[in-house]
Amino acid sequence: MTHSPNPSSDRPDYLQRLNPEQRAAIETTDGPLLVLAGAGTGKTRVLTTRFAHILLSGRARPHQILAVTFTNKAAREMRERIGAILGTPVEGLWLGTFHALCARMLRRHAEYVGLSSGFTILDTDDQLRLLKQVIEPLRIDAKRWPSQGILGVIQRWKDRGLTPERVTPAEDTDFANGQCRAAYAAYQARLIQLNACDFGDLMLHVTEILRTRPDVLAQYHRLFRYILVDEYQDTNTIQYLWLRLLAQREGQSANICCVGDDDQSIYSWRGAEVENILRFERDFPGAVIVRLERNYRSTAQILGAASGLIAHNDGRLGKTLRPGREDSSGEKVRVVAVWDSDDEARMVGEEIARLRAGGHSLAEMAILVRAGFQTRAFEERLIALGVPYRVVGGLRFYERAEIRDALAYMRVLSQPADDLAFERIINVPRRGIGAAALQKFHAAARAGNMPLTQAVQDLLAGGEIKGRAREPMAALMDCLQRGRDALPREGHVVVVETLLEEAGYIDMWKADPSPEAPGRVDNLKELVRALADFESLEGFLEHVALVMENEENAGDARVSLMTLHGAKGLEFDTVFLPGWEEGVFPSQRTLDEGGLKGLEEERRLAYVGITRARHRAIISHAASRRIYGNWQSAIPSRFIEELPDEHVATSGAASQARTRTFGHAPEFSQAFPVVARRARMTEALARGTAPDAASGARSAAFGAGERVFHQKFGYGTVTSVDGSRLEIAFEKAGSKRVLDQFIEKIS
DNA sequence: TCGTTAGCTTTTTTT
DNA sequence: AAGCTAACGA
Repeated sequence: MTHSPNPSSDRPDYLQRLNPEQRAAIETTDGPLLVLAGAGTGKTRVLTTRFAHILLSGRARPHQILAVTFTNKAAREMRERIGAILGTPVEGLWLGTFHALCARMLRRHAEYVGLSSGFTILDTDDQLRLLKQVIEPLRIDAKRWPSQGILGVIQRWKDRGLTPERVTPAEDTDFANGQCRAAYAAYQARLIQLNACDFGDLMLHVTEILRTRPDVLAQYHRLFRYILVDEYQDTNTIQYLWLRLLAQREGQSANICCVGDDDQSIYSWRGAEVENILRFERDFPGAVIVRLERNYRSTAQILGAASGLIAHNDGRLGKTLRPGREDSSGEKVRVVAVWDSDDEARMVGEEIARLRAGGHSLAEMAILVRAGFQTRAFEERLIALGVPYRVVGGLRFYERAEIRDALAYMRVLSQPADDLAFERIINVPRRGIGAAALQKFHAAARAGNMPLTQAVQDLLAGGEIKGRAREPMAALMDCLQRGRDALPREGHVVVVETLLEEAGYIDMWKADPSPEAPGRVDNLKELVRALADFESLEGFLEHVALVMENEENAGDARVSLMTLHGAKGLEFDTVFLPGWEEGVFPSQRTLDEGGLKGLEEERRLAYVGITRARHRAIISHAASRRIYGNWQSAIPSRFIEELPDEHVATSGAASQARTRTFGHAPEFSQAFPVVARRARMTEALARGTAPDAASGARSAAFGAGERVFHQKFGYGTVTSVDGSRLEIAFEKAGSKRVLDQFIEKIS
């Protein structure tokens, strides 16, 4: 490949209009390179341009570059942008998430760890069920030591690259009386038996293979000439080990380029080690470090506020974000004090409505919360206002019950030995198989050292399944077998469709009277449709296991509602940052568990939040909040005080709160219209305890099938009437039970 | 075997 | 406050 000639400078097009630091990050192709890229400094652009530059300058061919990201979204974006620079989509890239790349490697070398290449990747649900089964003989008190906790311990070991043999007794003291190692070993053994692995195994197995098989390692050393890593600050130990194995070879300095920002490290709870980025120079001697500090995203006010906040952290590599444009002073970051979460939602809602009326697109607004439960109040408010919104990272398509069931059917179809999947569907729809019967099947399977499906098959043949269960079980086994036989002839789409139909699964939902059922049937149709995008059933299952995304119609403009974690890497014109109260943000739990380190991570999270905003950031804090069902008065987050005054404008009673020391919530709350609130409450109480006669008379007016409107939930249809209580299927809010007095009729 | 109920936890964050 | 599990009864 040659550089395209360019008269204005002797650089090719794609290197134009970069600042000097960016250019250095791209043109320093050989040797270890650490790019410290602050928020909004063109990190993705550097990564993609660098990738393209390596290709276009003839240093490597597409498949000789390993490019690792953390999220599927980042991988997809990178692939698209590289294609755009090159002017043509590129095939055969080793570009993907750590887990996707490892899955690909593991399929090639599965036999080295006792798997075969068709292994199943388990989801969290399966993991937990499997662990529960496996620890039963250990007699661990499930009350004191929940299996989720044990799974957490195992996962953290996996994050650190520890196989069961590598875990020392000294590391297994604090949980479940030192039985976690035993649980871990049993769990791993069972996974191998099932020809399955969990998410952590993808990394663990591949790293183990690279560690113990020099031939395999050498093969990848020959293959990968360049390695690019995104979000390096979020790598955990096992990912670090994996990278180091692939990057370090004898007598050569590694062509590894890691891009990251220590100020945006927010995943330590998942095993990420900020130290990985802090010690890069020691790991890769002769490393060049490039700092990207010119921010082209946010106004100077926003940058000033964010920088001032993050300056409170110690142990940073040190970067200062500078505005990339001179004209970008903008409005100050607003800090708004509100009474409670409803009040907060109302304020945000009004602000959104005002901006929308002023011509701003909803797609450019986001509400970023610390934890999932905070979204509820905003959802309700936005529904009431009729503002379209999308909850990012909420319940995802592939996590819904009907989808998981259908996937389990597919898994059994593709892998009869997938006991976990078989267990899931054996009694769905009802086939008269209860715990007792399942126990029997398990015993038979264990005795014969065979998968459940085989055991059931044998028991059926031997006439040992009797009574009501016999007929439906025989039918199910028959369906599955015929499906497998038909697979080569009819193709996976038809076979799956037929299987779900014949097994009675579709009918189960069609017969379900609940208001969600029709939606579930639609989801199943959508699932079958998605199958057609893949060449094989196995390909589809792999996609689902690794990507787990709902590629829903992202068409129309909506407000985004998501957690701060979910917002990393995104940007919006306007960002709302609610719930900045002590205990909520910073989260009490993180403080309790992580101490000062935890606090600093929370602060980085705040920094991430503010730097998502291009033009406007609106922080709010409530004086009281309901936690675990009861009201507690709240203190403004310490982060609010840490924002530099010159970049902040306060409203509500926040100005007083900021100057006052902590611990004076009562005084603080006096600034609020308490009286008005009392009045509201009294009014509500009065309505709630209104004589039954009144509501009874009203409810008679409602009948099933009637179309109604609710202040909070919007439009819906009555599905059942129980005195004054109505069950209503709302169009946007789903099915709710509501008192009739809050319902309006629609003619 | 299934449905109901009482009591209990939950509210981080995700590949 | 609500949703889930474990235990109990039909």
